[in-house]
Amino acid sequence: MTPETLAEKVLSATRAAFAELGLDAAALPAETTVERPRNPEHGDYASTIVLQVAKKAGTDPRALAQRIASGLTEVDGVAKVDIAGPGFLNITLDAAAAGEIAGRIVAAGTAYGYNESMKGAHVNLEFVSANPTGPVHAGGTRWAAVGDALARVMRSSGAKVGSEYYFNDAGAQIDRFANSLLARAKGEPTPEDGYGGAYVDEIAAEVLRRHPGALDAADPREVFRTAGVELMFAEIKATLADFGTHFDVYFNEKELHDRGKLDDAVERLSELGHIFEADGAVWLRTTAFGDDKDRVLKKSDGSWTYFAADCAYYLDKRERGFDKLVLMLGADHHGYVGRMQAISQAFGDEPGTLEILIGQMVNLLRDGRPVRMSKRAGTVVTLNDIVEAIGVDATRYALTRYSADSSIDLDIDLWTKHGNDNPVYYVQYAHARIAGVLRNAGDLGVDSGDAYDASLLSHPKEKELLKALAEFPAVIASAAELREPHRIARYAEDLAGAYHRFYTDCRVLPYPGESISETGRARLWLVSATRVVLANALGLLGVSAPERM
RNA sequence: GCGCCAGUAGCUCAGCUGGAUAGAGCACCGGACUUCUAAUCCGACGGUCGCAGGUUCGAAUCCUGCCUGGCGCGCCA
Repeated sequence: MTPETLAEKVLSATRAAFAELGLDAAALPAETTVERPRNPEHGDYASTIVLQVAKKAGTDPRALAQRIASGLTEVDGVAKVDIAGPGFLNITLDAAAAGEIAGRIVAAGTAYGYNESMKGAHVNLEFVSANPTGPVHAGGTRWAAVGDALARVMRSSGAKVGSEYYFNDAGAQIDRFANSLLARAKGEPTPEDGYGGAYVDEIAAEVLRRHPGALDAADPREVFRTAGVELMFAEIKATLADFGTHFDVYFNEKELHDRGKLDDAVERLSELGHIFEADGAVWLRTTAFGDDKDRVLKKSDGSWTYFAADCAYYLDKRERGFDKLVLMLGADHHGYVGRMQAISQAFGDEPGTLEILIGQMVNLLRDGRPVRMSKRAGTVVTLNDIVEAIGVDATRYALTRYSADSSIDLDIDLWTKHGNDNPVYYVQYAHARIAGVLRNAGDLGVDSGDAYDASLLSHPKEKELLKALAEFPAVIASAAELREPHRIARYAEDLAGAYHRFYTDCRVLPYPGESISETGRARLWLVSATRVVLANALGLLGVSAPERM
């Protein structure tokens, strides 16, 4: 029996109790959940439904609880229902009912955890979107890990997800980048407002290698702009690919300009009555939608602002059929929330159509001291730097195990340690241990068979492990709904702990000279199920599940 | 000044869509390997959940005010 099924039983038993007691069913919620209590004395699962509805229905909680409990006791698979405190329902399952989940998990394999909590949603997920004027830095790395994980989590919840990287290949930053490349190629110092990292020299040299006559071209700056951006972007894409982050679409801002999408968007906004002209510029009245101040779309010199492209891009996403747009920004860009939401509303979309997730800053510590991050200063810490220092798995895990609302002090020394200071090892080790057991089972010629006796999985550590396994689909659903992939990492740690504790107390394989017992066979199923879930959880985070460590 | 985020054990952080005695890892102390990986497990220690009010049967969780720290408030991108 899964927690979801049990929750439905609780609700229907409550409904029946209401009918018997002649209470108003309007007080009942549409759905309910059961919790996994920390204290084993509180049963396998606990429901607080009585506490939630008794007052609303104007009835005595204990009496209501009594009715629900007697109804629940009738349910196949429920061994016992206790009433505790002000009306908690503490439910204990039959070992067989709890244990059958292992077989289901093994049968489902990589599909276990999939749920349909977001079925029907068509979500555009935009993240990283770093300008191609330099390598992906630490902040972008956070989103490369978290955004990618969120995309997987949402897909595992039934959503149709398009992940997208917005490539700002137009505008003043690119001009500065081109100027910097040109200056360095000529052996001149970096311009005042230019980019100064060592990578600029490398790119400039590579442009010269590919276009030997670049400096003598009719418009050298244009050659460096085009070739430089191309090289930079290729490097970014390769870096992200090595990092395991995939984007369905790399969207070029330039394309919006070339296709006249900015004009289209402004015209549309104008028709909707949200455009005005002042001081020789064209404005969007974002204050009508809660923004601090109105925003310029077209400057008095006739050029577009970045914001105008944002409007066009927003409209383009909507026209491509996405009904939910999620945008992941760094905390240093949170000032954009008001104007971005104004775009959404100006186009007439419902609040909530555009969802902006703000991720707090990532600080890098080396030797206990902050490492400066600045593309321009050239002391930039890049995605590649971090990966080189601590590896892809540790980087992805370190960045996804914390809430995006919290800033991260990423201590390179700590995450470099290959010891148990490092949470990713705790989880991976559990998987490697399982792989070892299953390898040994194969070597011993032990077969788990086609079926097992689930009622034999009655040891407390087995029951804890089963409950943890059963939780996985709900964890994915909540991570998707709340846009919080860190829940997957925390869950994986919880599950790994349950396995380690099980492993300490429960022998799986037969001792030398003995043949496998029925309990051993059942445990083999449990172990296989755990491996599936650990692998699936790590997979959602883009972290490998090693066979050996 | 205004806005966003954070403040929970010595440290790093979960928990926050209100529920039972507030959890984990690390650190420190004490235990467990001649049999499936000790990168593990068990125990001990450790908290006025920033402060003050409020809402309620019940608040770390919701509301208000305040304090501290981070980030942001351009016809920059």
